[in-house]
Amino acid sequence: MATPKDLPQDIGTFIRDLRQTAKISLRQLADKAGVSNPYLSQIENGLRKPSAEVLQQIASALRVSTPAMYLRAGLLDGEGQLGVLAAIAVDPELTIAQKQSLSQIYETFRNENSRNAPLAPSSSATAETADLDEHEAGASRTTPITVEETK
Amino acid sequence: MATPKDLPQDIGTFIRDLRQTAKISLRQLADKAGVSNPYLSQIENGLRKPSAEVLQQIASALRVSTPAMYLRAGLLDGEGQLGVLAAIAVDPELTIAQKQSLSQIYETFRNENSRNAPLAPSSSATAETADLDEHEAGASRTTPITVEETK
DNA sequence: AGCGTTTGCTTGCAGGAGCTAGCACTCGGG
DNA sequence: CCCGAGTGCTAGCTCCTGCAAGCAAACGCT
Repeated sequence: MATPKDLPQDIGTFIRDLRQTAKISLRQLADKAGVSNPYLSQIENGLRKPSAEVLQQIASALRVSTPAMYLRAGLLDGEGQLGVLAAIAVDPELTIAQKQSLSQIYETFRNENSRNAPLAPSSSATAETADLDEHEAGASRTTPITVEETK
Repeated sequence: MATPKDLPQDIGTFIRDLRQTAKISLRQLADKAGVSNPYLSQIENGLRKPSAEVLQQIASALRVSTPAMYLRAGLLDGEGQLGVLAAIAVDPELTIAQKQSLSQIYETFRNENSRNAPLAPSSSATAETADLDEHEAGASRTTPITVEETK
């Protein structure tokens, strides 16, 4: 487990700044967030490293979005949005088989566009290439090929 | 701290499903994720509740996006995340026609599941409305004004 | 002066995360 | 049969998170 010193951008300072901006005391925030006030003190002073749940509670009490808090704590790296594949994977309304089918169709479409991309050789192609590279990096993170290998 | 029993949707099962889909052993995933294999076993069997950092590592090893993993673990609540339809709509790698096709297929799948479930199509309409409202609510929940006031 | 309230903090501890060591089992090869 | 490699798991342990108890300081009131 990383020590509090390793936290990027000092989440404790971030929380204290937000709290002071909101003009509430440490105890008021602790009560509101449902954590102990000594622990909040330790967090703000960098003596302890709060869990994601605690961060979630503090974020809620400070009316800050959870992703923003996680981002500051280094628990998210700026990719806030799920890609299509990930959205499919977490959708509770699809069966596993449907998820795999949909993912495969998506991949097929995307591959088709990759092949057809050279057909638009102007600035449009440049823009698409840039998007492609960026999205491919994200796509490889979502394990679409792995899902296909199941069948 | 919530006990592992309280985890929504059983993150352990989710991880095991992904791992098995990827056709890698528990030890291979553990090595790749940088956690011990017994601990991964405990996680998968619901005996331990992993921290966000561990989830991040596992997500990376399974090539799943971190937000998707957090979502499943209940560390994010889906607010601010696009649903499948929205994700398709904003995907820069799809043509309009492909987007429409994919959306239609998704809807078909979802309707099939709604039909198979005792709930009638009204459930499908409700779900869509819920998604829309949820997303709007999510936007207002991010409190960008508060963050801006900090700086 | 005393008192009560609020504030932020330190200390010691319980419980749980994550690990090492190692077990039992399966499979394939000699 | 034996052996080695791979697999998933249990048990005992250390360390850290988050807490309760309580301290010291600041402030306002009588």
